[in-house]
Amino acid sequence: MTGTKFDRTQFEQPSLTVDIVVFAMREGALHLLVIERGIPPFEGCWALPGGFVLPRESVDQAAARELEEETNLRDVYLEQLYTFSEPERDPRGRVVSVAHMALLPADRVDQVQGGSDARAAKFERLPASIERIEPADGRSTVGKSKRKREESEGYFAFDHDVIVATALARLRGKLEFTTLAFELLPEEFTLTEAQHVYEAILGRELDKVTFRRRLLAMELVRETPRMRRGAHRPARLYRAAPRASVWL
Amino acid sequence: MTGTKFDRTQFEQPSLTVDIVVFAMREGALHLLVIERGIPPFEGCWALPGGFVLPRESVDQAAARELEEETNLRDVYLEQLYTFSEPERDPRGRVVSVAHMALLPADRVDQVQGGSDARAAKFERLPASIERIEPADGRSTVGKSKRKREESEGYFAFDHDVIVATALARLRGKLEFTTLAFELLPEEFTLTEAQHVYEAILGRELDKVTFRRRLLAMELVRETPRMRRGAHRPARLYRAAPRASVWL
DNA sequence: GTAACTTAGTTGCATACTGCAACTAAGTCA
DNA sequence: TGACTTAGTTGCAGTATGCAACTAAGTTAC
Repeated sequence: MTGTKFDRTQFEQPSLTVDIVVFAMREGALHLLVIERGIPPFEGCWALPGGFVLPRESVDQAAARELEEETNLRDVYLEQLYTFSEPERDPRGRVVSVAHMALLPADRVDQVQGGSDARAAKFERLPASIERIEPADGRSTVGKSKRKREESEGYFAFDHDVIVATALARLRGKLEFTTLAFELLPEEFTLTEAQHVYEAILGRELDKVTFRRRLLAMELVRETPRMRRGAHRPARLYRAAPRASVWL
Repeated sequence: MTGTKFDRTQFEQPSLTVDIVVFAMREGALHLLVIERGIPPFEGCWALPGGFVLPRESVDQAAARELEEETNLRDVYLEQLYTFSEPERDPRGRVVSVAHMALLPADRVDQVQGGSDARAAKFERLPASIERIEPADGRSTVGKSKRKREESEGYFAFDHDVIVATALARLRGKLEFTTLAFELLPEEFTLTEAQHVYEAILGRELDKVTFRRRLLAMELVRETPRMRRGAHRPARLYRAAPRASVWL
């Protein structure tokens, strides 16, 4: 903004909120954290955790705070996604929401408890219908015809289906060039477990040999002396390589 | 946002603005559109075009409108980038800005004229110092120590240097998996011209053979019957393949 | 007119990466 | 002890990549 004319009271300002898409692996499938709405509008639909941005915090801080207040989760991977701002996206008034994405390691899904605000936070399997929703990543929405939100169109309240689709698209896009997937795994994991995470996110099967070769060749994982013992042959445990925390 | 308690007047709401990073190629180098500030704070520094979001428009519409008002540009590639919201980012008050990135074809740089608001919009070569600024893409800012903006730290006003660094990082990241680079070229271009755009953005030289092979093999470009005639051997003109408009 | 120069564009090859099939390894269970 | 399941490796053919050397087509100097 150039600020050649700066008058903050010049316009009625929209409300600013954050919404958070929390992904986690459960039973081998990708799940997300939703809160079932108890009141209209969209009563009974799934909504994302979130809330208002306070006057002295950044939107990213607001996302972290709301996540902790509503789900008891701290110190999880959290990244800003996209800002949703269609004037009609919330029938109650003008609300602009900065969507975030959080990734919860599989061994921490039990830490989630309904907090001060969110009554029934629960993990639900990502519905297949999400694939048919066009994500708002990048250019998509700029100049797109806005769709007015009617009630009872599907699982999700408001435009939260688009937010989830956008989060999934972002996760997929970053998967091959970052080490984001490890954020969904426990500290130590087998390569087969890692492969299952990739497959769940991408929605297709991967070749075992190629997958292992790449992870090892790029030194994204480090061998540990430990093994995971189960019903059959024990599997080597690995951990994410230190520098590999996010970017490739 | 779950909306279990919805009261829009509950909090003082920040001002909502947009800022736009307009990239264009000039003299073989990547340039960006800046407006030299005429008043404090940051008098004499470069600022990005932008302005307030109006009550009945989305932030993306606001970006398109401001771009046209301030620079006379319509129908250019425009994508939403990232939202900047540090409480101290603007010394005049709490302002949250949704940054956008625009790409202007090389043959349209002359269309830019100072509009209703922006007095001295001009293209400047991307300063090399931008490479040292950490972009705010993805996780970077979440939980990062915010740096309070002092005047006279460099070229840019406010946190606009971070916005530009973020735009550049996004452009680089998308370059290899999308056809974004063609948005900076005229409708018809030679493969050498295309290569120069890639090189300018990535900041390193590419192999001619590999570059041409990839573009052709992926069918990202279509041959035209025309040639570009210049001082030496004429070069075949191509255009972006129709489906290749953005994604790979 | 021709030789030098510059830019456009191709050919050839050694190397690396990928997808697929088949194999071996190490455990459990009946 | 042998069938079964999951872990992990080997081999190979096809493809993509990086580099060097080459040919092609124009302009300019004399």
